[in-house]
Amino acid sequence: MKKKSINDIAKELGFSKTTISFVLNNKGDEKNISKRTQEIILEYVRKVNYQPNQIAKSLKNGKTNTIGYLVPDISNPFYARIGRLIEDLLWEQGYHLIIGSTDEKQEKEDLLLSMFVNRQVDGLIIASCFSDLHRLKTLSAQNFPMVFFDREDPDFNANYILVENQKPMREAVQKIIDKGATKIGLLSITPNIYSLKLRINGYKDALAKNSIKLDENLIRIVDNNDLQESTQAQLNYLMSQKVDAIAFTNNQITAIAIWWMNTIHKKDLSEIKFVSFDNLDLFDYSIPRVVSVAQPIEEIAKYAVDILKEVIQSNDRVIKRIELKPKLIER
Amino acid sequence: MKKKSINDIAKELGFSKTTISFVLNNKGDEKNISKRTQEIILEYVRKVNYQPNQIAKSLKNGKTNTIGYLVPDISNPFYARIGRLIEDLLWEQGYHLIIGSTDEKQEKEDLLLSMFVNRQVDGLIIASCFSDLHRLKTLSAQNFPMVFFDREDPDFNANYILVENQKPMREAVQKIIDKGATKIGLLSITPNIYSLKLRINGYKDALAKNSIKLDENLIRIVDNNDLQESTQAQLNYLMSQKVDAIAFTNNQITAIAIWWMNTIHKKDLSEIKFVSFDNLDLFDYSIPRVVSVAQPIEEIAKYAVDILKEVIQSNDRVIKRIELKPKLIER
DNA sequence: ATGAAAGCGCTAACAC
DNA sequence: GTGTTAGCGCTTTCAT
Repeated sequence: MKKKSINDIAKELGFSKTTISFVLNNKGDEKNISKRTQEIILEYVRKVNYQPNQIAKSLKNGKTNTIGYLVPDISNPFYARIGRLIEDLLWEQGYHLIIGSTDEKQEKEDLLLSMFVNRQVDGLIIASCFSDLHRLKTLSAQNFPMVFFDREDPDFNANYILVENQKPMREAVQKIIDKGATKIGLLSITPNIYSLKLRINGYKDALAKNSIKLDENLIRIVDNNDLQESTQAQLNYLMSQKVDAIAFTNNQITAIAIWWMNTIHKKDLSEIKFVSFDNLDLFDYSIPRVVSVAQPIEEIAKYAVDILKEVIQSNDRVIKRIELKPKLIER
Repeated sequence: MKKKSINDIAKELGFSKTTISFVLNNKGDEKNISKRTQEIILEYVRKVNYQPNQIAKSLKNGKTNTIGYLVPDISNPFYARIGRLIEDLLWEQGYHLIIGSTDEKQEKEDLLLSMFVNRQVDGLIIASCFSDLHRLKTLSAQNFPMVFFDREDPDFNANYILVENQKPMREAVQKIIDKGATKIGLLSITPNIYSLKLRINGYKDALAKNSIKLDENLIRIVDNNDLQESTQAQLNYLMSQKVDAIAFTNNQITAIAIWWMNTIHKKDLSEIKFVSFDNLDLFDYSIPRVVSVAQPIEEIAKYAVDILKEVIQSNDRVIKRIELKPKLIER
């Protein structure tokens, strides 16, 4: 049984496609379709449960009502939760979300980006690794609606929803210095992204402010391609160096670290202090204690959607840069 | 600057659309387009960075290369991780994922379902709350490609990727009985879903097998609309009843429970034992100790995609029911 | 108050 | 080897 089209309905009812279309799009009155005709059509449509083909609509209207959500990993709780919030906000406006995980990989981001564009998404919300700045700049120049969040490239002027990085990280590290930490390691995923560099700078700032000499050996970078193993290896190194605190640049590696401390290492749990950029619920009770920098995910989602909508609706170029304040959670 | 269409290219190059289309779809040789022409076209296309409009293609071909992923909540780690695995598997086959979270709400599932169908998704992977069995049966009768996972409705014959529920839950509860638990509560989200009922039955089976009298008062149902608050209230009740163990029917409420025990209740942490259907990494070290039933998410994702592909490709009706074995994790 | 027809961008059967 | 053309399902201008 093939799906009914507007053409079939027109034939079966003896009206023209035009009339059917007007009625279906609530333009019946505006277009002076008689009450009676409207009733007949609506009644019939309900009876046969006719569903218009959105693809045909999209082709005609040049609008798909679909937004692309492009992030490093949709299963990372940070991106998953923001994604969920965005999904809900967009849903209210009749939009759907199509997702793509880039794994921080250049080629994958590039491919996903062009696929989304080919699929005529109406806009993009993206935590980019800025691998192909050229393509992004081209899209941006063509006024393609995009909102970037979580990450920034200073060489690229675009709509950004960001969170302050350097100062909050400095303040968080300061907290554990206040509590007595003196030998503080840092663990980060590959800081190819500007925001991560800023977080690392925040760590350095805190040390400098307290006249703690920076030991480059205590700054460890994990391999994004093998996050689990690599994080554990680096932790092992830091612990062997007898650090009394470790700062992490995102929640994913903090979570691995907590797991590792409790299940593999099983020592120093109460002696060592953690600092994590990004919060997780489990930090409320996990040991080692974690001072964390919590990003305001509701606000991030809200602004991302608001600004994207603004960009989609406006004809002239909109460029906004929003910098939100994260919340320092002491524990 | 409007986007170039195949028509523009044809005009600019002096060939017909057909020729361009053939070459672009790698049918140049097959259709006897001369090498020279092919080169000219490919070269030009590269130069102007022409991108075919997938919407137009979809309309023509009746294929969108999009799969809908419909789950209660994409930010729930269980669904997020399976979603990610599915995304990767589908990506290899040139498919994209469009997501929808139903929040276990009837109307939302219905709406999302029809939106996805209207958008001509090529198939659906869905953890349904089976709110509108009629619509599902209609779709199924029309041979619309769908694979159901995580949940089952015994009245609905469809493709299912499931995990055994009753026996694993019984075995998990048995573990804590073996460790001395005698007064065991149960906390569940609203068991409108058959699989949840089975999990609860598993709990009952374990009690029966050990001649522990079932106390219906110790079976508590949380309100899905207010998971956080409601879970905490029910926990409070169970603790006041001096249970020495609690079984949970999914990981979400177990996670809330661990959080609540550690941050609000702050007592009985080492005395009480937890059982959780679904695993979480943090169970490896969290207190109270958790015996968990870990679902094989890689397998679930793999089967879901494989079977969906099979259904899409085959013309005749395919109905498969796969029941996977979860893993009991003792701690 | 309603309908005819063009066109969105693409594919493919058929013609030359 | 390459081009003409119809058509996927819908919207909308212009006629009547």
